[in-house]
Amino acid sequence: MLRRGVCSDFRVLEDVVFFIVALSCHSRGVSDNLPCDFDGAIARDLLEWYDKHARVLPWRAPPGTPAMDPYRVWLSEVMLQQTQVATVKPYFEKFTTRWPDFASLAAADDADLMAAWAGLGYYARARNLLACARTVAGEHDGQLPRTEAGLRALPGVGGYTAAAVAAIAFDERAVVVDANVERVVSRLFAVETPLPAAKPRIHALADGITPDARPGDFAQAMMDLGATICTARAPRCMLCPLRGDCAAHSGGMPETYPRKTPKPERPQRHGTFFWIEQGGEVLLVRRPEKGLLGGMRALPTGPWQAEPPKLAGAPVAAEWHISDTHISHGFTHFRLDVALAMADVAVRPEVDQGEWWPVAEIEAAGLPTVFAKAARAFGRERCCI
DNA sequence: TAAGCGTGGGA
DNA sequence: TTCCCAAGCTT
Repeated sequence: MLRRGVCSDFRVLEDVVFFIVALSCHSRGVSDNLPCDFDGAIARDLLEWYDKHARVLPWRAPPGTPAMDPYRVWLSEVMLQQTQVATVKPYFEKFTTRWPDFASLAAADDADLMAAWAGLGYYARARNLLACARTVAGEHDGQLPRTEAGLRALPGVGGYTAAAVAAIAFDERAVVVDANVERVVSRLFAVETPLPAAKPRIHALADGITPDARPGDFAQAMMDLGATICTARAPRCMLCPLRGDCAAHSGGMPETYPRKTPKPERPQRHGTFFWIEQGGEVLLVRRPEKGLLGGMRALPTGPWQAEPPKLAGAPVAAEWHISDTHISHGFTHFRLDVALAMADVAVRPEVDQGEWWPVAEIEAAGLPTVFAKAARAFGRERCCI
């Protein structure tokens, strides 16, 4: 593999290499996919490694064996969107026990499903999961479409998931590109263009090394490699079956790929959560269907803004007391500092909306993590007043 | 198109 | 503690 020389503009060099390899491939009549993996050596080496080292996962058939039930493949792929394997495992077990197929999931109660998803994050996935199950049950005779295009039309199924399910469940050749594959490919070919601009190039490169045979195993092998060997920090190149083909390894700084454009800082916001308790029950509300934590059960909260809102947005007029204890929680694009407001009332007030929930069973309410965290803090406050 | 959307683990 | 990151999708 070409070693990087003293060059003021890596992207120019990269393009030159790209062009030469393209010409070479074209002249051999191999493929128009660029650059090519001349004899499929990368896929062969990777699958050989996968046959020995594949992770054992509840939603995965062992290498070279018939595919797992498409329902489980699909469910696992949705849960795994932006979520790590260890986090998904207990949720996958819970869901497949309670809802073992499309028919049972399609018949699930919305609130039950949202509560079961609580803590896993990205709650739009849960709403789309239900919509998808009902579409499959109602319009596809309970069977997932077998093609990438058919899958892509389902709610919550984007480019990655459609390709992954087609390849893993139905043995269709599909180019599966997730964050692992992006990292592996960007290192293999020393892609200098930063993400996300490099996505089309990386997809083309991934296409060039994807085999016709065993596409599902190949996709999972790429992801296993990315998760266990070709990690974001401190990659274990000495254990990598592809190090002989890896431009980033040759260059000596594989951990610096993929290049990325810097992310903007996360702003700080402030909010207040309200805990009003009467007769051993606390007032909970349901958040609007769309937007942050959409459709989830929650504690009443005022606005989240740059300055502490204090008691603005209180659910009822009462004698509120703001605790010294604060909760901090990080969301994807902002950080939240939460003040805790409590009211002790003798008579249960009338409220426009919401439900009174037994405090002793608050764990079963299916609260998103930020509210569960606050509920625990309120519990500690109450005990020590 | 770029921003909005959760959470927990690891360094 | 803080930051980065992860089997992305939707609008």
